[in-house]
Amino acid sequence: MPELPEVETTRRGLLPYATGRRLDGLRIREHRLRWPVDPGVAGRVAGRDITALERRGKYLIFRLSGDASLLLHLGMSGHVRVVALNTPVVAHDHVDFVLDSGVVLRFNDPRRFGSLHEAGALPDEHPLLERLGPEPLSDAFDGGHLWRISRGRRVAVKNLIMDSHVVVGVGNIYAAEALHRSGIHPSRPAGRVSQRRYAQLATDIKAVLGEAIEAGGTTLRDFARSDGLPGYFQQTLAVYGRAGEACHQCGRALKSTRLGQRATVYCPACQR
DNA sequence: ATATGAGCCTGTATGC
DNA sequence: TGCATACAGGCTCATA
Repeated sequence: MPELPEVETTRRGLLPYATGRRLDGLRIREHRLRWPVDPGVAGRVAGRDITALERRGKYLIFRLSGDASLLLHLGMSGHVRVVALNTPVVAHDHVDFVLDSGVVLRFNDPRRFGSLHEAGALPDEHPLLERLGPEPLSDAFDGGHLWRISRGRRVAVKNLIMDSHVVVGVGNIYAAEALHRSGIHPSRPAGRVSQRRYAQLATDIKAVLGEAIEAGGTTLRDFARSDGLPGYFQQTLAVYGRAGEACHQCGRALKSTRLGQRATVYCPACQR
């Protein structure tokens, strides 16, 4: 399930194939994604050059010549693979980015929670992006930001850091991991976490995301890198998916609860 | 303004 | 074996 590290892994995998190539066309086999794909987009972007491949939160941004761009979200079951032009399609191969090099960037998404949008020269101003919080790996994100934004809020701290308007790219897996490292109980009200502990949490969010990117992401069920290989970060997970198993720090059995309809694993001893 | 729950989807795992 | 059901979850929208 792609979170920020998986999207970044995808971006890095596609980069050498995509940048500087011409987009000969988009083949859209399935328009029914998270939002219906605009039928006119293929005609408008065909023939443009891909000048850059960027990421904002969990959105991949294809910057195109002529003041255009494409926003691709992988949803939770999506991935993009690099394949040759005549590679047979398989189930859920929804969109092809056909490049002039004979390479195809093929978007596959079984659950169709992903999306494809056209934007202009300033994709950050697209309605889907303009209200997003800071990038977690940027200097704009730190403990002070979390502390200020959480004052007076009673939501569980885990839900706060998973809110894309607070900070982007922290999904269920990495939220649980970062909170365990910081020793913060996931259901603690966000407004009742100290400035000092938020500084630690911001540091741990950066660390866990950075390490996951280095490991090529986390492959649980659906995710695969653009080269088809799995990510390896799941071998490093301390709490996610380990309910009932021993905490690596204290040996106590990890507990599982639900926060905002999401499975949440934590150590009842180490996290307060 | 903040918080909560529903809904979008389908593959996989579980229980009968 | 086959069926039904629960679950996974990023994101937005509707409602309280």
